[in-house]
Order: sequence, then structure tokens, then C-alpha cells
Amino acid sequence: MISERSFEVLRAIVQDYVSTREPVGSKALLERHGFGVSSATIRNDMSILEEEGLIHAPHTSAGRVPTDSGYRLFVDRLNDLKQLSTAERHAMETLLESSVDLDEVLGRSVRLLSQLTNQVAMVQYPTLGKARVRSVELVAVSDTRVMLMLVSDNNRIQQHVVDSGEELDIDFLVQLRGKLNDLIAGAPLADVAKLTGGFEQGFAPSQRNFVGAIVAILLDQVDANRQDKLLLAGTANLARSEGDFGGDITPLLDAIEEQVVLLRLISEMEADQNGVSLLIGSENSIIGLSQASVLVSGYGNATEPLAKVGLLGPTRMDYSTNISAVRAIARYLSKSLGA
Amino acid sequence: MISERSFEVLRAIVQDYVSTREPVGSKALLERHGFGVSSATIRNDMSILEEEGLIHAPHTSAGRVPTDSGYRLFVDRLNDLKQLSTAERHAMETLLESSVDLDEVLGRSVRLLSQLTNQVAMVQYPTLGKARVRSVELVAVSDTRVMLMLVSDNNRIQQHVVDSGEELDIDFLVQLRGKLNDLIAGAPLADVAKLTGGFEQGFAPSQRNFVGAIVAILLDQVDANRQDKLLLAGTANLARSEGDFGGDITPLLDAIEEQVVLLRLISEMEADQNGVSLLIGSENSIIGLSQASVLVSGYGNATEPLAKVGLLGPTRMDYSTNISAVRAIARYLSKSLGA
DNA sequence: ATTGGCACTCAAGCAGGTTGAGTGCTAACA
DNA sequence: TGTTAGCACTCAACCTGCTTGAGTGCCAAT
Repeated sequence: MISERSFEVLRAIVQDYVSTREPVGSKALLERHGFGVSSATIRNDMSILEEEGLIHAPHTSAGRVPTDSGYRLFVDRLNDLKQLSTAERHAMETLLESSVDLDEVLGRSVRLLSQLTNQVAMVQYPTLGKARVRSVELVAVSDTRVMLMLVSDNNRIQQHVVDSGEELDIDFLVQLRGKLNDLIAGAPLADVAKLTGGFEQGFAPSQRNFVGAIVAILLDQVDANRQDKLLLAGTANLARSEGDFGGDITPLLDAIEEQVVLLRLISEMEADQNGVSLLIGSENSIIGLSQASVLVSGYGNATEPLAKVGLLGPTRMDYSTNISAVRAIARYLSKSLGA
Repeated sequence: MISERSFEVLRAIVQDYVSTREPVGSKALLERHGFGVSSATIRNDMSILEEEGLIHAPHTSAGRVPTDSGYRLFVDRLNDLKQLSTAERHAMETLLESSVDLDEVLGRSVRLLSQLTNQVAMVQYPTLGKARVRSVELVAVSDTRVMLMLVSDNNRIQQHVVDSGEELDIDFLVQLRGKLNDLIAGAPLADVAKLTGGFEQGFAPSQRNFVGAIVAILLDQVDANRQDKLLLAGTANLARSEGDFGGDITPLLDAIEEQVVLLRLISEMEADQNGVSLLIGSENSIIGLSQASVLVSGYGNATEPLAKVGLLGPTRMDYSTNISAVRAIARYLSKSLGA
């Protein structure tokens, strides 16, 4: 069992290494943090930490660097998270004020998160689960094009423009809208496919093509809800902290491009006591992300989160700040979308 | 005046330097490109090119690197652009097929462009110019929230959700929608502000707050059309070509974050004979972008472009490929939105 | 105008020496 | 038993001097 002071030494090492990017030695440690002991004692503690696999020396005569397990212990014992600054709070509140549609809320949140943390931020589109259809709207946007809107009862809106290729009959649109709503308004999204089966059969042959197209788009929209989507922001930050990922970042870029991998990863992550979950370095199984940490939190309902929001960065990141930022954004998203 | 062969030498230098990232010398040049002359002759040509300020030697005993002017001449004399591959054509066509709303078209285009070129791609939202209001729609999306949609006659749609804070009266919404459309449908966007002045005075005092809010949002939407917006993609590519920007990329990241600077820059760029415009390195006036090239093309109507689309990358980029990619995307956008 | 030849330059790479931040160990101490 | 001072040891980083070779510029000959 490592002593209390040994842990303080670990904490100091993590902090110094995160801020300086250089291996930290016993003497340098004393200068920054005034432990009441000599450097020799620190060295003894360090050797214990090294035996436990928490820190590691790049080479014999260098200082120490935290290992993944070292970061892990540091994070697990993290009790006081860094508070957001007033400016940051203000930014959050401004965000809260303008209650807009889903895309905008998610887009702004993820951009804010990336700015707060200087990392790559990501948010998963909420799955609808037990959501129901509120209404379907058909709006003519030009002589031949119509916009199909699917509004669900958790404030979520999806829209898509369909070009019928022929002159639209406004009256028919109104009538079609009515029939569609009679059919599926109030129904769970999961049932839409069943309910609309054969729907176009009730129309004149000349209209069936168009109605069929509309229904197809509608089903697409429902499906798009089931099939998760990921929104990223701040990927340019990768250029900033490139060196921290150790040489080749192409696998990282690929993983970001192929959102599927990331999506599966964060879906499988289980929340800890704080509501956040964290994979440090090699704790995640994706090759090429072994130098990266992934930090996410669920948002939505506390008992049953809708989806995840979080960030991706080098293992050498400021966990304290980042965890609190992710938690704050998740709280905001829950407030804004969880209802 | 530089001879024809000297120019061929310049062209070879640009090509080799772009692909190898290493200064190119007279002998290496001969190996790759079989000029029918000796290395000494090449050296003579090089010294001419250097006198003209088209190439430059990093140090005495190194090969040559194109200067900004060198790239410029190379590009100006570029006659055969690289063709898109069939796979790339296919991607474009797939994009064309799904005719959807503005956000989606622009989003997909800019992502495709960044993938084609491996650079940071950007597209400017089209200004509406002489566009007119087609219709205004009000759709209830929950008991208290209503979605306001502004549809203009060039297929452009903007929407925003407003929370009235109180129970909505559906009949009143329908009535309000009618009055609004009577007032501004068909009018130029520029006139909306004038037309809606004092609009809420025609309503009962209890309703004026809500109507006023709706009108305010409407004006916001009109304004958002005037005030340009920029959509970026592929910023992660910066991490890939980081070294080409010479050391400190923070000013570049800042410029990307502060889209305003970029927007002003590309707005001021004038199209050349090919429809594209290009600023190479120090030709642009933004500090911190002196190692970057900006390449844009107008899209929309040939005579009067709606907005710009293009990319940002290191001066050391493959101009031939990139120019043709930007042109292709611009053509596609024109076809899709210019009507 | 082109070429072969030659002297010259200088970054890059290698070998050897020095430095200093860092370690581990041990013996003394509280 | 935990802490400390002291000391020998290690090794990356840095410097220095040397060699190499890719590259240049110039000139006289074709």
C-alpha cells in the first residue's frame, strides 16, 4: 500500500508533467511543491511508485513520467475539480438562453466544449428511445420542392427537402399532411414503419410515386434517429498537441474520420460515480489511440442517459479541468434536452 | 525574359519539391525529368530563375525551393489541370443525386472537398442578394414552442425555435402565419424590416409580446443571411501538414477560429480567367498566413456568384489537383443552388 | 548556347568529450 | 522505522571537430 505522501508525490508529478511536458525529477519537485522533506525521501517515494507501475523513467538518468495507471490513480483520487471561470459560466448561460433546435444546441455545445478544453470535442446525437411522433409537416419551398419535417415529442426536429420533379398541388399537400398526421401522430417512432406500410395504396395511381417517396424519406428520418451520429469540433486542436501523440497521428486521424469506431467505443463506456467515464491511453482497445484519452459523460435523463458527450485528447491532458468541463456541458445538455 | 526551358525547369522544381518536400538540385532534376541537357546547363537556368526571384536556395550548398512568385508563375502558366478520378467523379454524382436543403448541400460539399484535397476546405454561405421571401411558416413543436421558418425563393430555408413561455393557441398561430405571409411573401428580403415595422401594433396587447418576439427572430434570420457565415471541414488535416507551415501554427489556428478574418479575405479575392482566385503565401495580408495559400472559386451564377468555396493549405500544395477539385465542387454547387 | 571540369560551400552525420540533472544505495541519524 | 546526507553512477543533451557529399558558381573549351 502506498503512503499518503507517496500519493501526493504522484499527484505533483502528474501536475508538473502535464504543465511542462518534461519528465520531472526529485529536486525540481521540491522547488515547486514544498514538501517538508528532502529530495532523497522523495526519491524513495518515487521508487515505490515505480515499483507499483504508476510512474516510469524514460531512461536511467531522467525524471519520471506518469504511466497510464498513474493517471488512472490520480484521476480516481481526484476530489476537487477545477471550477469554471466566470467567463466560462457566462458563455454557458448565453448558450442556455437561446433555446433552438437540436442541431444548433448540439453544435454550439460541442464547439464550446472544444474551446473550453482545447481538445477535440464530440457529442453523440441522442437516440430517441421511447420518443413519439408529435407531428409531420409538409411545406412547399418552391414550385416542385417540398420540405418534410418530422417533429418528435422531445423537441427534436428533422427536415429534408424532396424534389417531386413536377408541379405541386398545394391542396393535395395539405390533404396528405392531414392523412399522415392522422396515421402516425402520437405513435412511437419505432412503429412508424409498420403504420405507413401500404400507405400509398390509398391514393390515386398518379400520386403514388410521390407519396411513396415522402414515406421513404420519413422512414429514413426515423432510421437516422436510431442510427447514431457523432458531431465533432475542434479537430484543429490536434495540430496543437500533435507531439503528445507520439509520432504518427494518421491512425488517430483515421479513427476520427471513421466515426463508427469512436461511436462504438464511447457507447461501450460505462459511467462511474461522477457520471463521467474515462479511458486512459492503452485502456482503450483501438490501435492508434494508445496515446490518447477519451473522456465522456452521459446526458439526458440522470437515470437513463440519451447519449454521450465528451472529448478526445492526449493522455497528457489536464484531467481536472476537462472532467469538470465535460460535466458542465453534459449538465447543460440534460437541462436543455432531457425534458 | 526567361526561356522556355528555364520555365520547364521551374515547373520541374515545383513538382519535385511538392512531392518530396526537399530542396531540389540540378542533378536530381536530371534523373527525374530527362531534359536533353547537362546539369551545368540546368544550373545556368537555375541561376536565371534565382535572379528573377522565382526560386531560392535555403543555404549555399543546398538545392532550390520555389518562392511565392515561383509558385505564382507556375500556376499562371498551368494549362492542363489534373482530372478527377472516376471514383471522385462518382462521389460527386452521389452528392448530386440527393438534393436536400442548403445546410446539407454545403456540409457535404465542403467535407468532400477536404477529402479530395487533404486540405482545410471552406464554403461561404450564399448571400441572398435580390432573393425574395417565398413564405413564412409557423409550426408548433411543443405546447409552448413554435418553429419559425423563413423560406426564400432560391430554395434557401432558415428555421429557429421560439419558446413563448406560455400555452400556444394554435388558431392564433394559423392566423398570425396568414397575416405575416400577406405582408411579406414575395417581398425582397431587404424590405422585410421596413414592412414589419409596427406589425405587432395590430394585435391585442396580450399578444404583442409574442408577435414582437416572432418578428425579431424573423429579422434576425434576414440579417443572418446578409452577414456571411463560413463552414469549414478537414481542419484535422492541419495536423498532417503541420511541418509545412513553419513552426508556429497558432496564428493559423486563430485565423481559422476567427472566421471573420478569413471571410473578409476571401470576399476580397477576385476571380481570374478560370473562375478561381488564389493567394500564394505572402500575397495574402494576414499575418500568420504567410506560409499558407488560399484558393477559392465563386459559385452560383456564372455572371454573378453567390459566394465562395475553396480551401486553405500550405504554399507547398498540389495546385493542379486542388484547383481542379475546387472548380469541380464550385460547378456542382452552382448546378445545385444557382438556379 | 552548351558543356566538362574544378574549386568551393556547408548541412548533415559521426566520434569523442563534457556537463548536469537525475538516479540508487548506504550509512548515519532522530 | 522513517528520514536524511553523501556519494558513485548513468546517460541524454550539448558541444566540438572531422568527414562526407550534394550542391553551387565560374571558366575555358566546344
